[in-house]
Amino acid sequence: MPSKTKSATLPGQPVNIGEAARLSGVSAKMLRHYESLGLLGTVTRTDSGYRLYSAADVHTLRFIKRCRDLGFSMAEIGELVGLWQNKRRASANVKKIAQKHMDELSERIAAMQAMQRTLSTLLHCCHGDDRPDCPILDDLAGDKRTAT
Amino acid sequence: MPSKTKSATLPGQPVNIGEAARLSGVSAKMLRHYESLGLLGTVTRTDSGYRLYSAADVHTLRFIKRCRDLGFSMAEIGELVGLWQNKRRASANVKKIAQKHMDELSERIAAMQAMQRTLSTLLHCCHGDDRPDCPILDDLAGDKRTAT
DNA sequence: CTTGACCCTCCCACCATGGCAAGGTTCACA
DNA sequence: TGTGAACCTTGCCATGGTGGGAGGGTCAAG
Repeated sequence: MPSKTKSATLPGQPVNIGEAARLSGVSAKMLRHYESLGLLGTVTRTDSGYRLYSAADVHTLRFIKRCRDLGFSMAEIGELVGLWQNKRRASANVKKIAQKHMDELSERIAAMQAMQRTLSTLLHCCHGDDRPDCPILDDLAGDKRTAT
Repeated sequence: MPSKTKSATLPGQPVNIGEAARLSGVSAKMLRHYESLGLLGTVTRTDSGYRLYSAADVHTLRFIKRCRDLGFSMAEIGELVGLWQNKRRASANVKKIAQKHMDELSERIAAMQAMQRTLSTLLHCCHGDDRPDCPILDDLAGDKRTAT
């Protein structure tokens, strides 16, 4: 029974939005949203207005999902999908997007690590008992005399 | 002329929102927003409706600014301001909030570093020239045969 | 024919922040 | 006294990616 598999395979026949969501790991809500962003081109509809997703659509959705998991923005994903579907692309363009995202991740991580360092110091200074005395609050309040 | 200093000192007299923004490093827009969130209690007004910020208000705003710079959410900052102003607080409560935030930062950093690791591998594999062949896209598309 | 599982569109909410518009206030300077 | 600049007010809209819900249509099995 090869046609009844509901997991990671691509569908043989067009599927409804719920099935497409299951197959791609993206919520139905987001499928509609991505469509409105123009990431899927024109989605086929039944006579009654139900969306029908082809195997290619599901494949694209998986692509998008993977991009989201790697932290790309929707704008970047739009570009990546375009490049993916363009057989004449230059891989340099893809790499440029990925590199830029990598750099942004580095920046954000560095900023958060700076916060962590400060917090770590403060946490280290605070005894954390039932007394009101608190170096963390002292620092937040701008009292320079944290330790002493 | 000690009264003309506009930098990091607290004001001797109540000041308008623009000056309070300058003294605290928070935009006037955000001052109004923080007030609407209840972080500043009742802000005094002139007869004509202008807000007047006391030295204590500016001090609180600096406190909030510092919290934001450390990545605390507005909800957490609300709690921290409350604890700061409560002379009977237990420092354990402060520490608990800070520790939780610290843990969340760790989680988010770890997630972003995982993205970075994957991206790094992909970037390494892609030659990034004018040819269409691109291991990054291959991976995003789910083609397991990245290299080869 | 009913029931339940689907699907549709449209609107609202989050969070922290920015921007803009339309109008009132204050103050210095001519 | 008038005027203009710089300031203030409220209120609405936008961001980004996602979830939730209302109100209603569709479909298949019993």
